[in-house]
Amino acid sequence: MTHKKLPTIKEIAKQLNISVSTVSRALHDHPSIGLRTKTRVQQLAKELGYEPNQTAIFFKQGKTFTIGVVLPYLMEDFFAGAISGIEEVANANKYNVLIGQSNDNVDREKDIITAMKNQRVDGIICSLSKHTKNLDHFTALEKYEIPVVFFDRVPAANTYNKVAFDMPQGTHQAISFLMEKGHRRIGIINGPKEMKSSKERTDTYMQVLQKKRLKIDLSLVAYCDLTRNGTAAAMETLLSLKQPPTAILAINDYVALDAIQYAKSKKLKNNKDIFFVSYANLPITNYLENPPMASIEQYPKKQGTSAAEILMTLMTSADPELLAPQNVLIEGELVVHKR
Amino acid sequence: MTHKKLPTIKEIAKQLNISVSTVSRALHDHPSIGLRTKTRVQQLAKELGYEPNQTAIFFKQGKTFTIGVVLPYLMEDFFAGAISGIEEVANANKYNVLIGQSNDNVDREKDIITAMKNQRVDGIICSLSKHTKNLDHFTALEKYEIPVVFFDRVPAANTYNKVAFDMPQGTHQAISFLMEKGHRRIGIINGPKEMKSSKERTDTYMQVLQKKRLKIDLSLVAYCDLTRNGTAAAMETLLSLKQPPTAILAINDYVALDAIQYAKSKKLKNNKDIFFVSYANLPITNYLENPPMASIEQYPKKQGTSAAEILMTLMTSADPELLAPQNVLIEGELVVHKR
DNA sequence: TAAAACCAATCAATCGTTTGCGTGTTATTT
DNA sequence: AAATAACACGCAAACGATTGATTGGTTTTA
Repeated sequence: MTHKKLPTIKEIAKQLNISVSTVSRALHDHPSIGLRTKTRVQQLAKELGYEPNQTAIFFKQGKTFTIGVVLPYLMEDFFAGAISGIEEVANANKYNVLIGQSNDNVDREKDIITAMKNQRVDGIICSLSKHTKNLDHFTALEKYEIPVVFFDRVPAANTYNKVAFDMPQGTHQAISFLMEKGHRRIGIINGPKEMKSSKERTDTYMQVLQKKRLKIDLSLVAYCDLTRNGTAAAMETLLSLKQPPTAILAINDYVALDAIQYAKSKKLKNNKDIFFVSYANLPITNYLENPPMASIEQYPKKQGTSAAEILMTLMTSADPELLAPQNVLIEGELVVHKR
Repeated sequence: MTHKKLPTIKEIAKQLNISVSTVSRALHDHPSIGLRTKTRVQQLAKELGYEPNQTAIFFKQGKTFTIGVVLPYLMEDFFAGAISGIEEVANANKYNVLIGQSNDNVDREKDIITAMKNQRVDGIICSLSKHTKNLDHFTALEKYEIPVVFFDRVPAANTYNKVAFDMPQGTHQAISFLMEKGHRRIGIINGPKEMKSSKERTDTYMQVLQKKRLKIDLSLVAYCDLTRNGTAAAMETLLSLKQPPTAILAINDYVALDAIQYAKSKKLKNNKDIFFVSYANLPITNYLENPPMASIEQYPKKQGTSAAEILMTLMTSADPELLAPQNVLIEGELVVHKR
């Protein structure tokens, strides 16, 4: 036995012996419908438990009130925070949120984008997969007039709307902080070389040193794949220099923690023999005996809300093509861990 | 200037001077279409960059290949893990994932469920808001034949499909572990009293003690609101007992850490004067100098995949009503923190 | 060689809702 | 009292795709 048919606008029309257009207008409180029919319709609708079929409306209107969010990993703290912010903004604007995780796989990213396009999402927020170089799958969205806002992992070109952490500002703070503490040989544990942020970090590092008239030693800049072993390898490289660094700037708290453990295994005391500053400012660092000396808060949720807000304006604008691409930088904040 | 119209099946039909039905069937490789027209159609489709309009298909078919996921907080580690698992299963089955966070607000939860219903999601996975008592908004889904699977925060009645942590099993492990270590006065820091899991934890606690012929002292069971201050208050209660506990079972790692800090402020050394076991097994505990002695892994991702898999069978089953409600318990694993 | 079978394609309905335009009835104006 | 305006509603197309029923033409079978 299949279930009873769901109430539709047609059904209401039939029962009241009026046309569907009248019902539709009555439900929308259209001025050209008389008060008596209006109330009759609305009452019957309530009685039947009528609810509009959104799939029909989406189809008819060519608008879905849905935004797609594509990012590498839903589980990572940063992205989880961002998506939470996105959802909040979307919700406040009566939009739905469709998610997809690329797992840093370009093909998967393409598939997700294509699916979202065919589903006619009204806009997309994306943090690129680690290895995405070719952006064709995004330009394909133009034909469908689907605006895109990138965040965190953003493309280099300035033709895109994007929200990202202000790496120069944050890094400047971090390096300055360490220099004020007297450090002159500061090492870096970067992410993979391909990551845009790695380059930005290095560049800022060099700029600051230059400004302070210090000589730059690129052997102090190490790269790692963010794994525990990769971090250990990077640390080994740095510590075995003829002049090892007295402080290290690490790409994130996790890497810093691995590095601190490595240092400890080499009998180096954290915040004594060697100092760390990192990015992320995970809440958990407050519980650590041996946290990095400071960490740079990157406000993931704020990045999410910011991206979502930009997307909202794009989606409601008459001609998003005409708007100049936004390029928002979210400033970090250096949080010094008291102990 | 508005953009050029998107290619549709109609357009292809017109250009090839054939009917839309032929085009549709050709694109689906229907046997009753001749090879020559089939290839003509497929080639033109490719040329025009035709992609089917999913909103039309969703509408026509009454199926959206979308599952809705409703949970309290997207940002919490547990839920972020669960949603990642859900997305993976959904993706493997070519389903989309629509998310909503209730912020533990019942009204918001209702709104989300209603919106998802009107959007005709094919199924829903939900972790209830903290205070949801009335489940009417879910029974409303039956009329639409939308199956629901609850996870983690599940309703008590066994008429629902649900996936949850096996609290008795996990708690049994934890208490036994502590007793093997010689503890006889074991305290508990529970969550709010209304939470089903709090009661389960207490019940199991009592059962284990009973089996061991130990007398039960309910003053050893404290409740807290999961905040730092709430935890401190609970700790104060427990520690000021005439006979304070020698070990404490805390609802999760965060509470345990707050409790450990409180203990420390009272000059009690963790893992010496007092011992903790908690739930969650956050990866970060590996970096702590003073972690809980052990933590119970709850496999959030596994809970997500399990819930999603059940939902898949429900959605593809001819008559989900007939299937007996599934009640899956995910077993925890006690992870002892070496140090 | 007529009947049956098959092939390739078309017709037309349908999903639920929105919306521009037309129309008949009543109320207002001069 | 005739012309005009205002009101309340219906008609029908449209959105893009799917699908059961049907048709005309060719081939096979008896």
